[in-house]
Amino acid sequence: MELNPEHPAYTISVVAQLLGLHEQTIRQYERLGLIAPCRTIRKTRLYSQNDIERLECINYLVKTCGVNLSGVKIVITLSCQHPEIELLLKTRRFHPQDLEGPTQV
DNA sequence: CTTCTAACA
DNA sequence: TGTTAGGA
Repeated sequence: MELNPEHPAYTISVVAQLLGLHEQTIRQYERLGLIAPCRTIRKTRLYSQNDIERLECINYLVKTCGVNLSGVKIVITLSCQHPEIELLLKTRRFHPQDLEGPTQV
């Protein structure tokens, strides 16, 4: 058994079927820098468990939170630097309505 | 399996 | 803008 979440394990077809996404969509995510699966020598993508979770986060942000792909890039980037936000993402509790709006003057 | 291009909502 | 389809 491989317990390392970084361990490359799934091909794009498997991931696509797993998450209900089309392969092209996942490739587009990579093209936009939202995901970076490792490659085999023959350039086939291999997704780790972390990659899967990351893709699920992207899906969550897009479908539940209504964030566009540019926004997803920003959110993920920031969340990586802020453990609290990262947890919100992981637990799917990144509800905009829970956050304070723009500071009222 | 890959990348690239084009069409559609 | 993002997703899907098709060709190479």
